[in-house]
Amino acid sequence: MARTQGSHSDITGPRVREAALALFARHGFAAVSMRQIASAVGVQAGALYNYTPDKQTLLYDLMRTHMEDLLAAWDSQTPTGGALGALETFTRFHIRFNTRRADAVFVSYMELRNLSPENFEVIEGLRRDYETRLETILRQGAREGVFAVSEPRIASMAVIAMLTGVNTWFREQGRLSLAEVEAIYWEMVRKSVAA
Amino acid sequence: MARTQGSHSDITGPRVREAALALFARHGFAAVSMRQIASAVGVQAGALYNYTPDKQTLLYDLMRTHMEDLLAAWDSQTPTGGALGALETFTRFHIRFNTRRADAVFVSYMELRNLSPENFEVIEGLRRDYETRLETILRQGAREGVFAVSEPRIASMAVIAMLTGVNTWFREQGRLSLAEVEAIYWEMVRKSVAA
DNA sequence: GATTTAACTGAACACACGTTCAAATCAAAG
DNA sequence: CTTTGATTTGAACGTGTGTTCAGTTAAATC
Repeated sequence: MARTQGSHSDITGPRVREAALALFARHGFAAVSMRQIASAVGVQAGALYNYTPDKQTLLYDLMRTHMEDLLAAWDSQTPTGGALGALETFTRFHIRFNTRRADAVFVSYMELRNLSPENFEVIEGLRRDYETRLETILRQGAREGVFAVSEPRIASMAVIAMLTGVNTWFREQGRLSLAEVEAIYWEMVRKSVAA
Repeated sequence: MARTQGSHSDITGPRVREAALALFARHGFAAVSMRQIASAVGVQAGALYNYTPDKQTLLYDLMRTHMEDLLAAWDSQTPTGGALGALETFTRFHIRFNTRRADAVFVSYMELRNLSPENFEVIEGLRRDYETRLETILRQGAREGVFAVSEPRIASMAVIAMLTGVNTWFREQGRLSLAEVEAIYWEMVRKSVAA
């Protein structure tokens, strides 16, 4: 069992996923060839098949990892201040997490149609899980009387769509800092569901 | 000059665009072949080149037509009731227009990266024009004191992102009617920018 | 009914695709 | 220093790609 430690696969594996994510985000899954990914990593196309059974699974793994990271990151948050505090925590968390992983967010949203039906179901389930986290906050706030939302499920999708929209224009070096963007969106979110 | 009236191109031309739009929306521009489009229309691939110089221009024309239709449709609206009335008109208009043209909206958003730089600039300019329509309403409302928006440009993108998000879940035969959806979103939009 | 010509076919072009696999490579273990 | 086997190469497989174009078809005009 030679080369179990420090073997190239420890390096090449992550690099394949990084290169694939960047290329899929820029050009789209269907427009990127295995040879392009291999070239970005610095290997021949055949070598990629040590790291993924096929192109479709490579995409699926990237999307699943992203969604699981998102859920795990949110679940490690510890909001305080009741439903209102939880909503603020969620708003700021979502903007911060998603702007830092723009490629993964983009791919996970745009390439759903390139997944097999079974893989699609898994990713869609994870997305629903995330939406439910926000829905739960809105539902609780509505019960407590601090929010006025007649349709918590739809409100949660509306808020998430608004927040994810930041990714289409936000640039690290832009006029507004991330903190300022968070503040602007938090004000809009807060008011949009206010009682 | 025979066959100038009732010629097949009057029929085939629109059908090519319809088929391309539906296929691009479902599978993505890069994943759809000219032969697939031709097959959906009922002709051979070569015949498509009577209607478009190439595949890329076909996409561009679909996107440009959609954006121009959107702008023209909005510009034909006659909102009343000041900035608040205009915002309600915009909200309801955007939801109604976009849910009726889900394929075109989807393609116009997802396939921007498949446009040549020059074509991209045109489409992006039209999108900015549309955003400016809403921004103008928000700016006016802020000046009049009926809205509280510190960043009208960003607020307009936030609102549009939220409203366009309806397309990801709304189904004609679903639990909620379009009128109900409009009402839910109008309440959220109104409150989100309320003074 | 002959003429005109828009519309379309069908084959071909050169190239790129995802994937496979025997052979070569080379770092670590003995 | 030899052995081992994980890793990668490089060529090949069959299939599909966007696009071109000489030739065929058929509808409208005279």
